[in-house]
Amino acid sequence: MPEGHTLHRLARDQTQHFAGKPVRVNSPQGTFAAGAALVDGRILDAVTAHGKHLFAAFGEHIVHVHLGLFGRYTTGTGHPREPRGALRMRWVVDDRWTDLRGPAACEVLTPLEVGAILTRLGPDPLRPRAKGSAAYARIARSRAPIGGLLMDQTVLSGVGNVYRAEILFRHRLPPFLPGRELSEPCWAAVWTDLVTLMRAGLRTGRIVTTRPLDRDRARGYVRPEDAHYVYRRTGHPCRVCGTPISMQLLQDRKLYWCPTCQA
DNA sequence: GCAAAATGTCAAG
DNA sequence: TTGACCTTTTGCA
Repeated sequence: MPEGHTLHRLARDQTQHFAGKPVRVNSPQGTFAAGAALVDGRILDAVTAHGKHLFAAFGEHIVHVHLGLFGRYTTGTGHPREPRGALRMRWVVDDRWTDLRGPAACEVLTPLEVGAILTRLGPDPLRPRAKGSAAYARIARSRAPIGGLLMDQTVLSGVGNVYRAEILFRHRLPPFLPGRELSEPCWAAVWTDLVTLMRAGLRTGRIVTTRPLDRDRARGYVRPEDAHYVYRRTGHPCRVCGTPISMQLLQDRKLYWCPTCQA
């Protein structure tokens, strides 16, 4: 699940359910046992998301989580179940618990170390005062394909493989177009659309890119197979022109596009 | 029972 | 550019 909207949702929900109280923190798997001991029993101030990074502040001790490709939180109420499998970190407050498995990063950092991560990140469409122009400064100077730049977290943060493919399609952009050949107005439209799409993802918990353009139908149920224009639709007909959707690896990630609409 | 795939990143060469 | 790493689920034998 982990693109930016997922992390912002987690930040919101974890703050709502766990902040302001002492949190029992442990690591049944053991890999995070030392870190867990540092914050166990402390009061959680808040959880914030920047791009795909999650930061849970327990005073000066900040738990940094990056889900990577496989990381997942599961949550519940009542008595937490006996840990099964590789359970990296568990939080318990009152009768609510949340379990973290498979993250790429789960560590305790100082505010200084957090700052170092934040300075590396490009603007995040889901953060209130983020400016798309900061990303364009990089894009306009780059020979790299726009399909790669969109996934580069130092250019902009929070966009992953699904939003990447879908935003390119929605703006009829050829994925291999060098960044420097993208006009500023065109980028401005892409950024605005990303803000809209990702906010919708934050609200609903799902990535649906085929509907928000049609505002009046945005609230209706969308079948999962209709949620995307091109993502994971290799060989299926383009929803706009009928051409089979193409797929190619770009920097080892699958990139999907319509060779006709995005010529 | 095993391989493959999945919305990601980093370090080494 | 390549390989390593995090874990679970799905599909095929």
